[in-house]
Amino acid sequence: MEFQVSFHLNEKVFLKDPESSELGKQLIKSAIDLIYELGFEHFTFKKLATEVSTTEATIYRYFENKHRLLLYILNWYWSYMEFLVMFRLQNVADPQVKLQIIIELLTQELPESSGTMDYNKRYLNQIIISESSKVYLVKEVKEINKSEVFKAYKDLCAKIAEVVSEYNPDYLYPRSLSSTLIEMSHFQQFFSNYLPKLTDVGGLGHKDFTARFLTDLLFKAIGK
Amino acid sequence: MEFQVSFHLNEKVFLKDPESSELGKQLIKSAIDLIYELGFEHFTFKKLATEVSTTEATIYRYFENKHRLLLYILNWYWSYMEFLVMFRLQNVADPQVKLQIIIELLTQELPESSGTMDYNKRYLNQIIISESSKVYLVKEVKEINKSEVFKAYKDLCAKIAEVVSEYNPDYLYPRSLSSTLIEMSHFQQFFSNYLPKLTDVGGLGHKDFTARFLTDLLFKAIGK
DNA sequence: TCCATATGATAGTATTACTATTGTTAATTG
DNA sequence: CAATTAACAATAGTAATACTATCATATGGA
Repeated sequence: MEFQVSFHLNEKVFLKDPESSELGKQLIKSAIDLIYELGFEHFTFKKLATEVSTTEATIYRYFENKHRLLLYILNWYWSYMEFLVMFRLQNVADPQVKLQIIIELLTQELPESSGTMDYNKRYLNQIIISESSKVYLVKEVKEINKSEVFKAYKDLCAKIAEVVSEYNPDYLYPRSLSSTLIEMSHFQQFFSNYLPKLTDVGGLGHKDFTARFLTDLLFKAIGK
Repeated sequence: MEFQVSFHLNEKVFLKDPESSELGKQLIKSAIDLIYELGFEHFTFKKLATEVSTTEATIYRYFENKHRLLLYILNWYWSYMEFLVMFRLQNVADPQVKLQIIIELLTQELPESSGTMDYNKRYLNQIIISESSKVYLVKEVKEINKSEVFKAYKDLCAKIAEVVSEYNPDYLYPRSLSSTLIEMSHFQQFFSNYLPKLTDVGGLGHKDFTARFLTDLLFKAIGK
């Protein structure tokens, strides 16, 4: 069976919906490749334009600047992740199992292609790990936040927090714990890869290690 | 009693030690002001040069680029924090009390001026919170790490991990827990300030909230 | 056929992130 | 005291970045 999921991403992230045209879709696809390859700092619209054989001017018709493009990609990821959580928790009654599934989703690679969106999931994953903080750790965060472009992140966080509270209604910090899980699912992977002394990764793969660490942390925090 | 602390920061961070001249010291001081004010992305050597009435060329004799300057500031912070931890743990026997002191240090503002280094501590604090991830979340992290410029961070992390292990020798993830504490002491403050829905800050101040959340998390993780 | 919309082509600007050269001054040393 | 060096100022210049603007062309409905 073929099916496809799509989310309507906050329209304030883009000027013109990249989903609305072939070029737009190609833009996102290539952007993911390029950001992965160069890192966000070295990624420019000029390079992206060359990659998809168009001009800077055209890209500026889709996105105000490269920060917005990254925000678009992250919005897509957050929405997709929330969908995956919802999807994978179907018919699971036990909140403990639910939480285990959530940690698995946060630490393992994204499942391949659900429909037309055939972004390179390995690259996307790396971008989430290495670049996601950069969309909010900016001076303009207050301004940007007003346009609700972080809603998808907050929703994901809220969804996880809900399950935390289901597991233990008395736990005082469900949302902070959720954002900690999300952030640390990235950071611990990044650290165990590049700065392993900041972790206890040892001989394990960094995804497995991160999953174990977070599972331990989570269930101890909310009580087993 | 007057005293002053100084650390010898890794020499690979700078080209010419800013501690070695008046201009150099002024550079760091003004850099902290400017990065705070503009955010790291909008901070440039040109602006810094104007601020201290010198030229870009001169600044380039001290630092290879602005990333290195930020790294210098963070090295200073990490070293200072490690010193503070060591200092404040003197004659404290109980590892539980030690950990409480550590969380306090991580979440409260830096104590004012220990000697000549009269950087603006409030600004410095904000920089740590908002900009610190940017020094390692870069494509070049592997290369940069080879010059050991993250040693101060790793040392701080190791020192905290040591106390964690002292408290509970059986805990499996002392270093990951420590890096989680450090990172989350910044992120939860940032979130509770700008994206409060990602937290459970409620009516509390964001420093106090972060301290409470981390205390709860830490002691539950390692067992009370 | 007309009209809107999307894109291409081209140009241009201010700023950024550097590098290079030369000159001045002040401190160090022989 | 002269000579040298180091530190910095002054100036210039370059390639890349982050945009903005204008106009032409193609395409696909109404």
